Amino acid sequence: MPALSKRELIVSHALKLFYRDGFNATGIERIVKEAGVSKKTLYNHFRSKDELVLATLRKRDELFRNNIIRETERLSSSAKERLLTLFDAHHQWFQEKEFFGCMFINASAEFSAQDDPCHIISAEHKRLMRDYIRGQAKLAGIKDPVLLAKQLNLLLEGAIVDAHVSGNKDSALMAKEMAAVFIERALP
Amino acid sequence: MPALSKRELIVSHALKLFYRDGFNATGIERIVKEAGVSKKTLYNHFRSKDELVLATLRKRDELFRNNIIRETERLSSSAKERLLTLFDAHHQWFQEKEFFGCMFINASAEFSAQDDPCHIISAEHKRLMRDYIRGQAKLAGIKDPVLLAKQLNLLLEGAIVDAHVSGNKDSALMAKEMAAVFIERALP
DNA sequence: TAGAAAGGAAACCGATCGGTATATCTTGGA
DNA sequence: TCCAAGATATACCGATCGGTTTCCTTTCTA
Repeated sequence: MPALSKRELIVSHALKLFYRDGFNATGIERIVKEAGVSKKTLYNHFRSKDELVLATLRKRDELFRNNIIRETERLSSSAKERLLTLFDAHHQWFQEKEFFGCMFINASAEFSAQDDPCHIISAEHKRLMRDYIRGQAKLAGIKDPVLLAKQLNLLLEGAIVDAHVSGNKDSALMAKEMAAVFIERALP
Repeated sequence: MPALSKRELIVSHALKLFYRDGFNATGIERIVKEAGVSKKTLYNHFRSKDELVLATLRKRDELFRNNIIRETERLSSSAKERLLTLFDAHHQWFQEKEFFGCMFINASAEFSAQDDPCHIISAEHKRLMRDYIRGQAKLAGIKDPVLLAKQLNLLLEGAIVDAHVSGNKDSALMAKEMAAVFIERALP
């Protein structure tokens, strides 16, 4: 039993390449070369490139949410605090050398149709992020947790885009200050 | 002299296809077929696909900013009002059947490298949008026009992503309410 | 009206695309 | 020890990629 199964090996390399170079620009040949497996092995585990893309996005959702939530909870002790440190966790992410924006925003850019499976997974990821915020908002005693979750989520999206497109690496800090305003207003 | 020069004809069709299907997913063959011109004509006007992509982005920047600013100013009479109706103009845009997010966010997704010419043009577009907001903020007597422009721009980016990725077509209205808070706070 | 420029249709180029087939090799378990 | 499963490398498939070339027609202008 290898430390990483062939399948996981393929997905982890596909993740890096799809994120950095895009989905359509990254060929299967490139992925198998990078992962050090044969084409046949890839097509043993995935029926098509589309399926690999979907598996990659699912993995990214799992990894990203785990990481960002773990980091958020490491940096804060209360639910109210978490609503703010979530922005600090994003700030840390923006400073990474291999930061290329949000992979799901990128996926939605390449698969624009609302009913494309990749687009659907991306929307689902965003929903799960909002759900986490809503949960923390509820714990913090926010009056309208659903509304605040939408608001903070919108601020996070804006910060991500600003950081990636315009290279404004401090966008999360500004978004954090903006978030604080709405959190204060939503406390009883 | 034709109503649309061959060059403009090509760019306008490339605009539609690149926006809807993405840059890497749209082939030259498709563009010339759609535009009803020959490959030779395209390569008479553009040295490469890369150059066509850049010309297309420049055209999009021109058209988009003209449209959104015209619409904003049509709906409002004062500079302060314009800061808010800019969100209404975005709201209208989101309702369009052929809304596929911001073309420059999409371009940055496919051309992730910060020094890619397409990415640079996208950053420039965002800067010009912030510049417009800053100008109106200054006219409206806002205390720190640069800060407010950054804040409203971030809200707009967030609304665009929310509308496209999650299909939340009302995001601009929520962003507008959030913007109002910061505008009020920034007035003397 | 002659001539140059531009455009069109289509063949063609090498490279790469996603995906398949073959034949050989490694490996783990009965 | 032997066999089957799974992995490998490699050749191959038809299609498409970005880009060039050829040849012929249209069109505008001097």
